[in-house]
Amino acid sequence: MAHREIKDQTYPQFARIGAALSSERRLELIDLLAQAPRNVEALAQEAEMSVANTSQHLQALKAAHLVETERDGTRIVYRLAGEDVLALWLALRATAEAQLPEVGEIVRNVGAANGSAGHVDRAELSDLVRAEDIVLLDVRPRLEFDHGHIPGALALPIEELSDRLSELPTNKRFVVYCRGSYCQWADEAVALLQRNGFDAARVEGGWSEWAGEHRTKANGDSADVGHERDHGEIRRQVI
Amino acid sequence: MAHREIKDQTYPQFARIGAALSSERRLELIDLLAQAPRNVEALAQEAEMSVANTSQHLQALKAAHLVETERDGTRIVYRLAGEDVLALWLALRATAEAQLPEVGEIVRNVGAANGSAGHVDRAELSDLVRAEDIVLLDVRPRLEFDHGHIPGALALPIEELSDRLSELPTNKRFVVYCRGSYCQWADEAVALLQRNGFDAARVEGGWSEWAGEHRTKANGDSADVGHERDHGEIRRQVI
DNA sequence: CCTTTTGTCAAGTGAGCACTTGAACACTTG
DNA sequence: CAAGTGTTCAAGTGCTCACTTGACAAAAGG
Repeated sequence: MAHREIKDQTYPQFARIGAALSSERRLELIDLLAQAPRNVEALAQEAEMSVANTSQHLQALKAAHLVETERDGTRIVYRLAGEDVLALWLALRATAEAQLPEVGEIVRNVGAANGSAGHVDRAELSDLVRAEDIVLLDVRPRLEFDHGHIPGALALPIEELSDRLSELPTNKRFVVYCRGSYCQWADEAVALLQRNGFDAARVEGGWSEWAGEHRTKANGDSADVGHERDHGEIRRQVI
Repeated sequence: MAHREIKDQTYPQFARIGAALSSERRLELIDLLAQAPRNVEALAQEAEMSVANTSQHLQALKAAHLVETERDGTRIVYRLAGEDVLALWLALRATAEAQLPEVGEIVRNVGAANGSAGHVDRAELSDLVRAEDIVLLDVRPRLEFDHGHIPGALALPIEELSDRLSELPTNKRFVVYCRGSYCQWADEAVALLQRNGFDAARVEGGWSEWAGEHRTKANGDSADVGHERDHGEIRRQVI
């Protein structure tokens, strides 16, 4: 097989992936699916677009083999097709952040809006949790927590936080995370906690970054790292 | 800043990067630039497209901040804008290989065409070179070798190989690499060497994969790993 | 079996992209 | 400063893509 022949066969395939990543909307769908699988309607609602349009973008992603489907009764659940896809999405975001001044600026603005309460490095998280030095809070929607979370984290969706402050211990340090670097929920939670006298900080990044770092290197199916479907029922007594 | 507002500002930026990756031609240009910086004409020639078209694609890449330019006398030299870009390209290829059956098949076919002479893992390379157990051959064009190569490698462009077999020692094992997984030069070199009675094997992947693994984590300018501009003059006496 | 829910398809419109051609530009070198 | 490279620009054509609307399909459940 000649060199040009191989190029003519492989590059169009690579471009299929690239084309799938060329739409704002599709990237948002990928980002949502990186948190948890969802059906079309749920995705449409979260991404604020019409169901028909969402469906068509999802099929574009499916044609590029970036997502897979599974039927669940009357609804169809989409999920990322593999760990590679998450890694690719993170690589794209990293490049955008490093190369596009506009993105870097937004990140800095958001970071500054937050009280700059020192971010906790993801690498030290597991040690901190194990030593019970901190309480690790996952403030994402319960659906996403249930699909996967950082080991030792407690589910406390951001909408419930203000109503449940009284349940929290006052002698512990809180470390909060949400979807990822571009998710503000953790910042909001930290701000709320601090306003109420708690010691709180956010994790650097969030679930998608954690999942990207701890992805099962094997190509086979996940070893379910951080995917224990344990407390679908959320522990109300923290500590 | 509201959540939707942040999304409306960041996702279009991410999509800029994605759109830049959506064209077969642009990906080929990125792949070439991953080996070494080049001017427009050289890129046009290697990618087998018109100069004007090449220029326009390069400007699209530049608009997405994936490449940078520098003037060198009368010509303009393009190069990748950062290590991130290489990582992104590798991630895209990895995803294509894992998710698209067509690509996996091509890789397997090419791998089978090669005498399946056990591939050498990149990780053990540096040890092998240091122990002088092997001779590491870089069969890419000299321009690319000069821009960067695996430490300890000798430049022996594929076109010169057949004329210079007599210079090679017969008591050593040869390990060959070229641009990367989708480059066949190393396979061709191994085949030629074996036909002439040499002990030869190819490296798993090639320069782009090596560079991706050994990229300077720092965002600052390169510490020139593997970029010693040492022997622009190629050592003719191997060993 | 017929209704409801959920997702997909088909057609149509407007915008945007890829490639070609020929001209213009920028910088170097004589 | 003129001639000559090497690169970019501008205009034009044909194709592809995004989104909307309204109709259609597939399974669940009374």
